[in-house]
Amino acid sequence: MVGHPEDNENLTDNEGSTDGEDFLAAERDIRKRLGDRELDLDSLHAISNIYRAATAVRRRAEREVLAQHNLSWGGFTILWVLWVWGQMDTARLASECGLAKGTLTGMLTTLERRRLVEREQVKTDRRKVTVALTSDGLTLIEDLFPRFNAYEVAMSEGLSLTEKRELARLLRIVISNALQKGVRG
Amino acid sequence: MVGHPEDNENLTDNEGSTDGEDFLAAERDIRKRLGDRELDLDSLHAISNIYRAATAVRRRAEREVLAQHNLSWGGFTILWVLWVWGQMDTARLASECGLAKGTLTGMLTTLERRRLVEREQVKTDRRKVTVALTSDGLTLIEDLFPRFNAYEVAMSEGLSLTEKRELARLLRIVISNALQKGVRG
DNA sequence: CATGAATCGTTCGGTGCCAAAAGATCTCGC
DNA sequence: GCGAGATCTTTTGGCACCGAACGATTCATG
Repeated sequence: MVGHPEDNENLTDNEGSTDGEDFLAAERDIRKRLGDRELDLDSLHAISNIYRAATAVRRRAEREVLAQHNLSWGGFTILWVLWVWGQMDTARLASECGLAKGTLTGMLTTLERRRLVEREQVKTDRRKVTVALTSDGLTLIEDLFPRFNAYEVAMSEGLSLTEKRELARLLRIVISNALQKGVRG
Repeated sequence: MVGHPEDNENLTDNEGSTDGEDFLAAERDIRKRLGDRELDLDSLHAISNIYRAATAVRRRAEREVLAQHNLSWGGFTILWVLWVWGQMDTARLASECGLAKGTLTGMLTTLERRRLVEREQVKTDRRKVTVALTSDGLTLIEDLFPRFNAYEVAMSEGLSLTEKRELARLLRIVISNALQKGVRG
């Protein structure tokens, strides 16, 4: 048995408040509970909040912006990348979207069935396949993206311009660390 | 380096470099490609980098830290929360882990089958179930967490203490926005 | 040319994960 | 007490998503 939940308070009897505020709870007093091991709590909070923010932002976007078009976050990302960058082969598309190749295949099939994207074999190298938006896909993303961006603005509420840029900058450092190859296992 | 917008037909001829650097490519020249719509690119970069960072960090953690114990990120999170906070009912656990309740059920079953956690019906309210670490689970998380924290430190490399705290702070604002209830539909 | 190595997309097996519906239990007015 | 409604968890159905294995194609080398 770990910790003493009853020590400080009855954690379980404020059930109504599990949203919007007590997500901070998990951060409180962690040091107290963990004692003085050699832990870097600042790294912990920085990294774990990334994931927490990402799932919260994603889930809400899927509910409030994407669901009306039957798009998942991943599907939306695919359309967006193709919109901004134009057609590209699947390997690059997967990398741009942050997806495994195998994952992309299935999602492309879904999008293709809905006539939002099109696959085409590359003539000069028949191993490769390029993917492009159809006109339906173009219409959809052009209609949807401004609303998605408005959602991003809403998620950034309370951040100044400087802070948004700082947030993006700090995250880029983390991304770069995570994508770096070949650490010691 | 990737990206001259002009010759984007030939994006495919620099294939080897899809890691570690050209994740920045998607950010460059977006304005040029998108024209002058009323878009807030600072919010876009801030928010989209959150997700990009989260998946990169998660995937690598699962490969390099968690896989040797057959744990997913979600499974690890459950153990960690139970470790830090002690036993709790499933609703609260789901909220702490950022999971849907239904998701938690399945993952708890997996963890329970491996004897890492235990469910127990609450006597005073038989609808509720509390979850606690078993001694095996305790052993595992106590062994694993220091290594996980070392991984978090590695992912924060290049960030000063101040920057880590700033990153966590800015993310908390985003989390709070995303968890807020009842925006206009 | 021929053949082994490299590269590319897809297939496959298995979780993770969600939303909605179902099932179980408690509560409260009457 | 008793039934309607509120609260819990679990079940269900369906994608998303990964890693490894596979088949097809291209390329390098002799």
